[in-house]
Amino acid sequence: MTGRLREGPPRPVRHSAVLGISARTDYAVRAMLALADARAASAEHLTSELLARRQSLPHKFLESVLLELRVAGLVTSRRGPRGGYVLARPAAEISLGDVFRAVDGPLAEVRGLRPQDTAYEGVAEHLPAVWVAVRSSLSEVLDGTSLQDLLDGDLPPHVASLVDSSERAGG
Amino acid sequence: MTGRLREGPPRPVRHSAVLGISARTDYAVRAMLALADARAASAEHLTSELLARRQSLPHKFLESVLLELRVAGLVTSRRGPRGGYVLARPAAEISLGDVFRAVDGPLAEVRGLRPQDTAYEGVAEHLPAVWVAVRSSLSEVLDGTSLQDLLDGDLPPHVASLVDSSERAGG
DNA sequence: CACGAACCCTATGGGGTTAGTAGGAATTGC
DNA sequence: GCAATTCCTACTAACCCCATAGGGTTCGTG
Repeated sequence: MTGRLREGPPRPVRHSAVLGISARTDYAVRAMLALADARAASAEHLTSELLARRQSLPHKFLESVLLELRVAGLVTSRRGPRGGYVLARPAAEISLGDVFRAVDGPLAEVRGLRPQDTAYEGVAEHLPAVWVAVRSSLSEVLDGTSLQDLLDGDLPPHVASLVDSSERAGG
Repeated sequence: MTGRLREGPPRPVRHSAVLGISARTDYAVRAMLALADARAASAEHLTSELLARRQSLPHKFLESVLLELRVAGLVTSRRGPRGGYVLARPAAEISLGDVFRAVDGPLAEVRGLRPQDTAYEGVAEHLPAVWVAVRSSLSEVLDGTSLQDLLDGDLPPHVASLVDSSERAGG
């Protein structure tokens, strides 16, 4: 009874994805790239408003992201007229890992714990090693790529080869 | 002024972490390991109840995880007395990536999109390459490690070396 | 053919995070 | 002092995560 035929394709669509890059993180990286690009041209401060327009980001939301980037010491800010934001260091000295950690906390967590702090009984005994490896592989990409690399489109060799291997595998 | 010193350590504790392994995923892997171990010993089915007890997991919650593993074709189930769950394939032919995808969907997503489907304007132009690389590095670890590897504590070379490099780096 | 063991399924709920908006207080260059 | 701009707090609506409850359904077994 209750004839539960589902007609349309309602699509449960469970998307959590182990590795989920949020809008917040995405925006942070793009804002940092815009700042890196601007820094190459002049020493001017960029306002959050302008930054938002250049990358089509929601202005007020971006403001809160910039706040976190400042607290993390990746950008410096100035209030008032001619105020705005500047990169705190050269773009070659800021990695994607720095940006990620500023807005997302630690790169990897297992149920709220750092990978190396996990512990299991019995048959799952060797699991922590995998968690650590996963974090480490992430770090090799994110900590190995700087904002400057991204501006130049010139990724480190091991990162570029990961892109290639993915293309060969077909996605 | 307005003396807004916060006395206690309220701990903002923003833990989202780019790569967050949820309880659900953790449980799924541990249940699969328990099944892999049992399969080595006999051809019996394991009940969800017993599985839960062996790895100290919440029983009813685990049931819903097992359902997803069955839908994904990683385990088969039997109802009634002497029912329960068995691995659908040998433990050496089931990777952690298989388990992750069964309960978490695609390994990596950027704002709900597959890494290779992202697109950016201007200064962020090369970002998709990084997203793809990140997904690929994750895949190399998770798709390269089987349940059997974990039971044996004998991880593939490139995974083991990631663990080592992490220890050298101090976490 | 009943009985009971076990899976199967849906509903529910509390707590948390995410994405985003709004409004104003604080600061600072001019 | 004025205006620009950051800084901060509060708020909302939607969604996800973990978990529990209560059955319905299937199927070996005696």
